[in-house]
Amino acid sequence: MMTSGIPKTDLHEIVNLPAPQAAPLLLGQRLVHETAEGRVSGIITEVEAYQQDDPASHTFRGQTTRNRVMFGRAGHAYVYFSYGMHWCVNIVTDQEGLGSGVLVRAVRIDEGLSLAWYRRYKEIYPEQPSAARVRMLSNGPGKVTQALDINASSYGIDVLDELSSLKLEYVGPANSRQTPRIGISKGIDTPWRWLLIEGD
DNA sequence: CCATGGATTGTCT
DNA sequence: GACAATCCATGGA
Repeated sequence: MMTSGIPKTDLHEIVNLPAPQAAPLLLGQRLVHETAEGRVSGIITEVEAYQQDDPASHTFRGQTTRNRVMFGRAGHAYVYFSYGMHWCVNIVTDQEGLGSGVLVRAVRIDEGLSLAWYRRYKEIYPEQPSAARVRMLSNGPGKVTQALDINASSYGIDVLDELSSLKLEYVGPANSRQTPRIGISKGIDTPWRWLLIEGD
């Protein structure tokens, strides 16, 4: 496993930026969740930015019980329940009180693939997994939380604290392409979605 | 390939 | 009481 020589202060610098600047810089970084079952991690491959002056944001109408973490310090996890059955995870960004964050929409599983597979498909990891199903494992915000077993118990966790069960690890810079956000009905013209361009 | 509809419940109006 | 920062299966071109 590669560890980067770049100090973790870089992640602090990243999450203190406004969400649209932080979002592309979070691509390529590793999201890790350690549970009693084991460690599963993924390289972030798709993100979206949200901030308060943005009608698509959960913080647009001010602070509520659900979104209060987004108004807190950067680098904490805003986890919410969506469509009655899915969890989604965001990294809070920018200055305290601004209500901004980055939604993690997809990862590429990096460690703990067999555990992630079982959580998603409720079946033992096969001998010859199809490439399609490996891709489908965590290519959506609800799939990411299923694969990493992220739910309300991770609400508000400091993901920049290496002692946290849910945390970010800095890997390095990444190339990205930018598009409008998806799955929303307002703010659809704002191009605040970024996808990792897998380099080699 | 693209479009559509059902599942299911917390949150806010 | 409406709707949602989704996923999956299905059906048609």
